[in-house]
Amino acid sequence: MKRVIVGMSGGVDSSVAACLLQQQGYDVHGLFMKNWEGGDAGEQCGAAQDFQDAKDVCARLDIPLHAANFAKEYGERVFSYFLEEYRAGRTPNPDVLCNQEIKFKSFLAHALTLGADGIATGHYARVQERGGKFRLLKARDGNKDQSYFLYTLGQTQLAKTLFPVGELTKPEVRAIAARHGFTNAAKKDSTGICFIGERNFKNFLSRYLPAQPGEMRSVDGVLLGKHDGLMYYTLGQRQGLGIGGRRGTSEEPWYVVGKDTANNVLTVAQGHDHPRLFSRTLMASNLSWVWGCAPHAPFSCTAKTRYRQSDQSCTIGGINDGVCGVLFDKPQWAVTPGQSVVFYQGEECLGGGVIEQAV
RNA sequence: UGGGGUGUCGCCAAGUGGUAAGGCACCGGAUUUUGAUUCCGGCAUUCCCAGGUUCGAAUCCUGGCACCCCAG
Repeated sequence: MKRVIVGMSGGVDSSVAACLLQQQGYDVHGLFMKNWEGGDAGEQCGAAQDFQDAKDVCARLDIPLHAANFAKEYGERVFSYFLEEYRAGRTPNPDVLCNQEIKFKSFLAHALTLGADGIATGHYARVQERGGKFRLLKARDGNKDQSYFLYTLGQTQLAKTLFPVGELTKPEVRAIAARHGFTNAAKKDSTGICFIGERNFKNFLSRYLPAQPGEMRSVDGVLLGKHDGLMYYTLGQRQGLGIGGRRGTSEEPWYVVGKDTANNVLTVAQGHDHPRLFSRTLMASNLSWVWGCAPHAPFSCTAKTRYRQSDQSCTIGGINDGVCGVLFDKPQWAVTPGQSVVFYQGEECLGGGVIEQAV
């Protein structure tokens, strides 16, 4: 591998990734992606700042910076799915799809046309080659590990991908950025949907999915208020319910425990640890395995039901036609349809799937 | 308009003479490449209103007003 094109966001991680690869002797190019056209003045400004930061870093490293616009692809393959899922009352994870469809498909293909032998990003994860086979590993910095978002990558993607900062901790990355005088050395980590950014979520969604008010009821059927539309809420959500104190009930806050899409009723229950919020098993679909094929089931491993969750022991069974069942040793909190369940064996990410339902 | 009860932050609710707990909600921040969760901070100079007693009242007195229950 000689030429590597680094997807540069303007943040510290991808900047340091480019820097490290250059030190390792690669012919490094940068590429700044714009995948989201919407947004108000403030957001445009933020995107412009990001581009400027990427340019500054590339200038300092004396490497070329390319630009690409995958907004069309993003809209067709990521955002449309995102809206469909929410419309169906589920809670999608757009960033998992963004990696699958944009960064490691459109961007990768584009990079190859630019004469690159591979790509690199600032993701905190590691790729390990052994006998021509590639494994996806957690980042060295367990606190920043982003392998969860990368479980859909397969052999063809990993064979052409480098994650330089996966071997470092976040503090080390910032230190390197500072040492090289990068303007973004102390820049705040970005959050929110990739390329779209931090938003008032309900507000943002309502621009695409108009309100559909309905009733909010307790598990026992008691009417507690109104909701603005089932798609604006997700399982385990506490904020935004607006349920104040009630005579005769405990002082615990209320959480979303279910969505009755047939009747447009949001079901809520009191207490973070309400039994209705826990489930021992789940069914996942759209399975994806890093190795390219499913392991022999049943087998035991660990899994995460959401980003940054600690590894949970479980058994995978009934793998069939891209679907499987997962039985956890301990009940899991707010397992949410639409989100991804990602499987691990120690440091290795095996793959994952989309949660269809939890029991 | 006979009897009884209640009126403290948007909601629930402590406080019965010593200078307004707490929870929920809400708002702000931290954490976080999804959505959530979690954490931290803010949130009644004022206690239905008007007088009065007192060094001092949400707490006592007087008079109103409002709501609830029972009886009519």
